[in-house]
Amino acid sequence: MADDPLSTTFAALADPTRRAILARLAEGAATVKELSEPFAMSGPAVSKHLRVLERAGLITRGRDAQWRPCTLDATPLREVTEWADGFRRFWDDSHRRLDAYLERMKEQEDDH
Amino acid sequence: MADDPLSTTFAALADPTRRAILARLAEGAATVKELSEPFAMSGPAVSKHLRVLERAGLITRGRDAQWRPCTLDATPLREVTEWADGFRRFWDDSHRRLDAYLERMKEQEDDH
DNA sequence: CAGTTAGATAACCGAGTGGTTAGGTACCCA
DNA sequence: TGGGTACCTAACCACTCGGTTATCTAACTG
Repeated sequence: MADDPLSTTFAALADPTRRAILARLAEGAATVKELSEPFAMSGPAVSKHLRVLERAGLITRGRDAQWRPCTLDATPLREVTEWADGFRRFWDDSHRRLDAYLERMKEQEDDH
Repeated sequence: MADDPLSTTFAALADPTRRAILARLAEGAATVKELSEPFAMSGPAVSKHLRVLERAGLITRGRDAQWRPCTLDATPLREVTEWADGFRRFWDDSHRRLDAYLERMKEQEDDH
């Protein structure tokens, strides 16, 4: 996998378990144990997923006695939407109409 | 890699070469050769990237004599932004203010 | 202290990735 | 018909990924 920030973020999101973890964290911080509950997989597996999310900057991990509470950090998701927004005109009808309008304007300019 | 649609899309986007290909296709259809130009890699490597993009539904490939023109299909990107929008309140200040407002309303309700 | 709980690390495995080179297919053109 | 161009497939390589079990550390609790 490439190691530029956007690629790291996309790669981290390319797994339903990790997206479910983020969805859970959207409701508030949680311990590793709590995050593991919904999944039929071992602790170390969840640990690995969390490390991927941490490296992508999507979560931060604190410390409270023997617990390591995870909290969501959605900043990288903003970059994701900003990137995808560059393609909005290809699916958004209103943007498509605006594109067509600008195209007509440009053609009028060219007529001069 | 998981094979659900969203994971497939995210995985396809987790590579700068593939994102550059999509950016190029945003300016119009292109042949495999044209898409290869900017990259210092062999033809088969580009072919593989295109196959990943095709499996993710991000491009479609036509046929014109010995050329296989690629065109962009951004529909999966809409799903991406829709998913990320579920987290918008964690980075968007205006949404954060709305959240706080709703929270205060809820507290007032609880006082009754 | 011993025992339990939360969690990380290490070593391993099968499958997939991203690249290569070599060779094959399909089409156009002289 | 023969040659060049566009593209794909096959086989291979080093590496990563997502999972496992076994083992370790760190902290609380009796």
